[in-house]
Amino acid sequence: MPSPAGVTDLRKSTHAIPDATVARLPIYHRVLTSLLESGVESVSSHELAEVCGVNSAKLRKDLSHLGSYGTRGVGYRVEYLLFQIAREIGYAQDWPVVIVGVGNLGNALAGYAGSADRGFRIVGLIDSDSDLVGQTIAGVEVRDLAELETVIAEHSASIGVIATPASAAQAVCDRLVASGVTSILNFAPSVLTVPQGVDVRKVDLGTELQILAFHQQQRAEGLRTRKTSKRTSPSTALENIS
Amino acid sequence: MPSPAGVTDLRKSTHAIPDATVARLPIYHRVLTSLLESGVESVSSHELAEVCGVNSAKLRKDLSHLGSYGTRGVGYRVEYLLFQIAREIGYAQDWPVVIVGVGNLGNALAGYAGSADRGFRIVGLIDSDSDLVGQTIAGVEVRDLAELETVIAEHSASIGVIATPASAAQAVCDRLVASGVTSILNFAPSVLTVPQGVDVRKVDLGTELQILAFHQQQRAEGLRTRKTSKRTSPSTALENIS
DNA sequence: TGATGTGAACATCTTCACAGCG
DNA sequence: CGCTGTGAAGATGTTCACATCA
Repeated sequence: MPSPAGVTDLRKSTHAIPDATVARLPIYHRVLTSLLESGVESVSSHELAEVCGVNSAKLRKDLSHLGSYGTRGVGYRVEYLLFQIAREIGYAQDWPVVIVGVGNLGNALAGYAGSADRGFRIVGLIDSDSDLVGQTIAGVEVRDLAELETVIAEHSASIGVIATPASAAQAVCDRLVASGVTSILNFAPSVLTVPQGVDVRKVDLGTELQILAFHQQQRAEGLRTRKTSKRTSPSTALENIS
Repeated sequence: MPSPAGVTDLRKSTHAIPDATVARLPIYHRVLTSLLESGVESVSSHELAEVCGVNSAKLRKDLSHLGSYGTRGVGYRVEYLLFQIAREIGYAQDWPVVIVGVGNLGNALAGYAGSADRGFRIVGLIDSDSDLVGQTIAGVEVRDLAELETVIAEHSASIGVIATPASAAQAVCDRLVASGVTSILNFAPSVLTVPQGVDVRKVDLGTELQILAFHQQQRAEGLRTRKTSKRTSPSTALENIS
């Protein structure tokens, strides 16, 4: 993943935590929370890595970027480590979020971000459909697209979610940016153009399915070409395709 | 992105297209389709890269993994390139998909994968909520969780989507795998354990938001520490935070 | 002793820069 | 000439293996 333009230099000046590590911290946080609730007080990197589905060396290197929060010969105190990760990813902070597009996806997001006890707080649900405007979803009233700038200004939202059709995405994006939003999560299947200093993450359901389909196809081809050859791997699960 | 366990060897035996490239092919495909519809017959790597939001060298290297489909001094024929990419990612093929969990998210996915003219065809919508079972969504009848194995067998589905609460995810996953599903798209915020040969991709809305929040926080800290120092970058967009 | 933290090797991905061809 | 295709350099990420220390 390329560093978002115009952000790299700032990051490097402070701690410089690798992007790949940042992407995994939320997982560690979730698993540690679950362990804490289970009454577990201490974990080794091997145990934690197992549950998180990563290599233990990778886990230790990730954590080492935050500081030396473990005890050699023992492991990590769950509660302490959890606190440190939470602080690092700004878990406790209040993040006002605006969601544009209240279709099924926007609805799902509203429910998700609204209920989760993370720092995210939905301060705006925005749609252009007059049938939706005025309705209350997840405790928030849907407002008209025309009020986008007002809503953002009211709550100083800096995170925006685009869950509109692709055709509207760039226009909405431009308005979000113009209103001061500097972090955008884009669910529309379109490439967004933004000025420097704005961070865009894309989640594309179609792309994800196509990547799976590609691998599936590769496996099918692999099976076909080696149908007559000797059995290489004990791939029981692959048998089902035929 | 780590190669899915047990798949690498098969892939390597055929063409060996890098994971990073595979992840971008759907984007190229989408943009090329749009260009074709606009009547554009030919593009240079620079033009195409610009629209796709990637570096032109990266684009050329990506395409070179598929073959030499360009013309030096000219560029790429849109239609021909589109065909080659489509073939590579199995676009025309029929991919039966089963979606488990028909909440807002499952609904959104059903609408998305059902309407898109990609090769994906929803053959099963499954939920445990008796109020939902029997309803028709995106032209498909919702069936009970108990029928999961039947539905998969009926249509030989090899791709499964998990859009259930986290608490149900692993159990559903196990049943999908036992029924012959070898590709899983997981929207539940939980780490899935699968046998070798099964490919899992995770999409976690909470994680995505937290990554954005992290960068946002970093920028804020960066601004704070250099409030008194000389202006380094022409970061106009960053001014909005204060 | 036993698990962390980390240098070094390895693997993957990106970008540069230019040879080579239409 | 202009653009593709690609070797080589650089950047980032992962894994190994072990020094280090509670």
